[in-house]
Amino acid sequence: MASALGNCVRRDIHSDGIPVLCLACEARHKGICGALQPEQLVQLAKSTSKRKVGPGTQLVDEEAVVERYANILSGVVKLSKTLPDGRQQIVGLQFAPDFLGRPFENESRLRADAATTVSLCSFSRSALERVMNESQELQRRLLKQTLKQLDDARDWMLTLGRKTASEKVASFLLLIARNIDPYSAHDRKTASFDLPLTRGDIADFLGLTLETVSRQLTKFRSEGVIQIENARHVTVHDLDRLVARAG
Amino acid sequence: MASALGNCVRRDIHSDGIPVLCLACEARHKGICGALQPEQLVQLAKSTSKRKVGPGTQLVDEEAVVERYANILSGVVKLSKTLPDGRQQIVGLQFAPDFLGRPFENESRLRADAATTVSLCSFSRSALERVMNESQELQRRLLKQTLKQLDDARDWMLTLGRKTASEKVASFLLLIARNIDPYSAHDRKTASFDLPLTRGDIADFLGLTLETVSRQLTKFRSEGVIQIENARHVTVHDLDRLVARAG
DNA sequence: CGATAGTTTGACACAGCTCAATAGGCGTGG
DNA sequence: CCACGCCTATTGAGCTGTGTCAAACTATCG
Repeated sequence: MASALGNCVRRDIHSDGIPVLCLACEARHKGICGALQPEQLVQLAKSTSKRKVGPGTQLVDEEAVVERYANILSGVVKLSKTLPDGRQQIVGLQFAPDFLGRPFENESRLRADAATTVSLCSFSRSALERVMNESQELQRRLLKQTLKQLDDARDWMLTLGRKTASEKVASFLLLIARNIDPYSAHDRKTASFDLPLTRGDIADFLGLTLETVSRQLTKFRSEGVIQIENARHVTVHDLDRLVARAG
Repeated sequence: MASALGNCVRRDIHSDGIPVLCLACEARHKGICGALQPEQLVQLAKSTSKRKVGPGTQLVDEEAVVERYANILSGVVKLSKTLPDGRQQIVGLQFAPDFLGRPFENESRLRADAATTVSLCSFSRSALERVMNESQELQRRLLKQTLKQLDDARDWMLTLGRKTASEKVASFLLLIARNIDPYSAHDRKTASFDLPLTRGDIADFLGLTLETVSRQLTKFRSEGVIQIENARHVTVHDLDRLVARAG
C-alpha cells in the first residue's frame, strides 16, 4: 500500500519544494527528517520507498548486511537478540516516528520484526550518509535519539535485573500505555490500548516465561488493576496503581 | 594529584599548540578529544582539570544536576540505578578513555561511582557544548560512542534476561578480560586481571545475589576454568572455555 | 465446523534467594 | 609481633518464585 516511488517528486508544489511523499509524514515533524532542509528531503526522497507489512514480518535479520534504513510511520517494531540455543530476548520496542538502523555499521547485530502491522519509509544507507555529512542538525537528532534509546535500555536493565515478575509485567503495561494510548497523555489516570505483543513476546521482553506473564496478567485482572478483553485489549483504570506496582 | 589548572596552557610548545595538559593524554588518541583541532583543545582546556579519586568515590548522584563532563583516563567507573526500596542495578561499566556525561540533559538519571582508583579529566558542560557546535567530527565521535554503548547495553539485556547464573558470571569475566587485561589482546587464549568490582557489585551488575556470584566463581575455580588469588585476582587459562560457558 | 494459533490454568521441580555461621585479608594499636 | 576489629568472601541449609510440562480453553478463519 502507498508504494510510492522515490522519483515521484514534484518540485513545483506549494510547500517550498518538499517532496509529496513527505508532506503528510509524521517523521518530518517529530522524526529525523525534521532536521532536513527541503533540498535535502528531495535528495533523500530519491531513494525512498514506503511499504506496509503485516505482523510477524521479519524486517532485518540478525547479522545480516543492511543496505536500507527506515523511519517507522506507524506500528510497533521489536528488536531482539538470540542465543545459539534459541533463547530469545527482546531488547527494544520502536514506535513511530523512530528511526530504524545502525549508522557506522553495515552489519546488524539485532533482528527486527514487525510486532503489529507496520508502515515504513525506507531509504538507502548511502543516501542517508550523504545527507548526514551535510547536515549537522541531522547528526544532532540522531545523537539525541540514540541517547534516548540508551536511557530506555538502561531503564529496562533495571527492570530485567532487579524486578519481580509482577513488577516486570506492570512496567511493561506502563511502557505500552505511555507509547500507544493516545488518551493517557491527556487524562493521566486511565489508559486503554491493544497489546502489540503476544504473551510469548512479552515474556521475551521481560525475561520471563509466557506462563508467568499470563499468570501475572490474570492476577492484575482479578485484583481490578486492569481489565482484559479478547486477551489483547487492556484497560487500566488507575495508572498510579500500576506505577506503584512497577516498583 | 596532577591537579593541573585549565589556564596552564602554553601555545609556544612544539606540538602545534596542543595544551600541555593534553599532550600525553590517551583521550586525545582514542577518546573524543581526538576529534578536536588544536585550537579547540585549547578552548576546552581552559575549563579543564584533572583529578584522581579512590575506589568508592561517588562521582555523580542519581537525579543530580550535572555541570561538568569528563573523560576517564584510567580506572573503572560503574553506572547504576536504584529502585525506591534500595534494590540496585549496575547498568554499565566505563573504562578509559570513555566519555562520561549525558549531552542534552542537565539532570543525570544515573549514578556514577569509582569502582577502582580513577583518574578523570573534567571540563564544563558549556565548554563542551560550545566546542560541539563547531565540530562536526566531535558530534560524530559522540554518536559513535553512544551507539557502541547502546550495543553493549543491549548485549547485556540478553545476559540479564535470558542467561543462567553460571552463564552470567562467565559473561562478566569475559567482559572484564576483554576490557582490562592488556595481554589477552595479543595472546587470545589466556587472560589475567584484578576484578575491579566486589562480589556485591558483580551481583548488582548481573542481577544476582552476592552469594550466587561467589558460588559460581568457586565452581569455575574447582572446575579449573579459572584461578583465583586473594579473592580479587583472576587468571583465565582458556578463554574459549569461558566463551563456551557464557552461552 | 474443524484447524490453527494463542492463552489460561494446574501440578510439580529446581535455580537462585534468604538467613546464618565461618573464614580470610588487612590495617591499627598495643 | 601478635591481637583485635572490620570488611569482604565463602559455605551451608532450607525456602520460594519462577520455570517446566501438560492439558484444557478461546478466538479466528478458511
